Amino acid sequence: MLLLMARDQTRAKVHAAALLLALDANGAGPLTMEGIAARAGVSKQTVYRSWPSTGAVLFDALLARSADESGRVVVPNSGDLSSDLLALATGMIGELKDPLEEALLRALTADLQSDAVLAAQYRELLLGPQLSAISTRLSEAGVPASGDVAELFVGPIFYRWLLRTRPFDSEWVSAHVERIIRSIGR
Amino acid sequence: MLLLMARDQTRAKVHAAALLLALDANGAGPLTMEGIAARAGVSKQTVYRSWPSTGAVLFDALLARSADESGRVVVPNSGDLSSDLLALATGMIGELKDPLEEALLRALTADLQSDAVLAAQYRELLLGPQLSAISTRLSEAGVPASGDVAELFVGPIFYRWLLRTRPFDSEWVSAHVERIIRSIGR
DNA sequence: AGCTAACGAGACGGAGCGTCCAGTTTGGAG
DNA sequence: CTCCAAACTGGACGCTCCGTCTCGTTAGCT
Repeated sequence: MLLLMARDQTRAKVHAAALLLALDANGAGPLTMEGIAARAGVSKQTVYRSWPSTGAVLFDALLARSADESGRVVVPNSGDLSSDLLALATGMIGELKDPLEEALLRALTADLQSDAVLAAQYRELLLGPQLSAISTRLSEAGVPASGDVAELFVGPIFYRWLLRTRPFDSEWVSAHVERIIRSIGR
Repeated sequence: MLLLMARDQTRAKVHAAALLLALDANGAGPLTMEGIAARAGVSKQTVYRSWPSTGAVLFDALLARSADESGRVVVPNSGDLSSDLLALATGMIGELKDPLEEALLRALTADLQSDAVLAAQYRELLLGPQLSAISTRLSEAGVPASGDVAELFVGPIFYRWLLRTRPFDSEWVSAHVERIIRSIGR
């Protein structure tokens, strides 16, 4: 994936088309390569030249977006763990609530379920860094088993988002952070 | 879904076919209605008569299985919350590790991502009861915000399983339960 | 100006979709 | 036992999307 021969403009067009399609296909039908090509005003061949599947397009689009805005996973470090976790959770949830980001992630998640290779890349390039950034922050605060605590922190957020059990609100977020803090025995 | 006209034998054959296909297609290609029909030795028409999609077949198969074995979500209640949660988590993880159950759930999860109706049914008929059973057990033990704590308990297990970040082992399970207990401020 | 990569247009065989039909089996009620 | 209705078979249908191929055109770089 991610052949660099693709003209930047073409790549951007394909990314945008995939995002828009994911946005208004939300929860309905799945993305198709032909649909992406048509929406991007681009030959099917051009899409296949650079990406093997719709999931790969989405993944690449996601990488391009995060590289644009920040580049790296940033976990706040003010010295106060509690307020840092609150800021982190609020930020994550804010991203998940952004319609475009949400559509992108849901469409990508759908593709991950039937593409083991893509799932592995997703873990290595996105999930892993995110988890280990949180884990590092926790570790610096002297939290034991910081990797597990990072999952305890992220897991329920992911669970709520993916399964849509209930919407996020600010009371829940702060209560969640309080539970995390208590769980580490402070 | 779940038209009762279907002959029991036919229904069983289709369920079995879907399970077997999910089992050895694991992570590779997606299930197809034609594949299920062929594997079940049944006309395509027969499958479409009773289920509108592969996800519906899987969901129905899952319901049939859980109705066979237990019927209801059972959360142990020995009076000792900690050991009950440990038993519960161990049981859940045991199910997730069973190859057939795992293949079924993963295939179903894949379909849920692009079928909003099915996802809603899944939440109402399976996730909801599971969460509220745990929540009730917690509530009886005097835990406040028991619904949120139930998600704190289930979320990381789901996260680990779905994203395959790391395998489950017994040390992690007991540490997880300990963190949950501490998080409720006991 | 000219070379080369990237691209556009469109065709291809194949798989799966979802629906239709006409004929056969099967189970139960009378 | 008979017979009727429901369930099932087998196959065909037009369609969308897949993934690959070819050929001719465009666009960037030197």
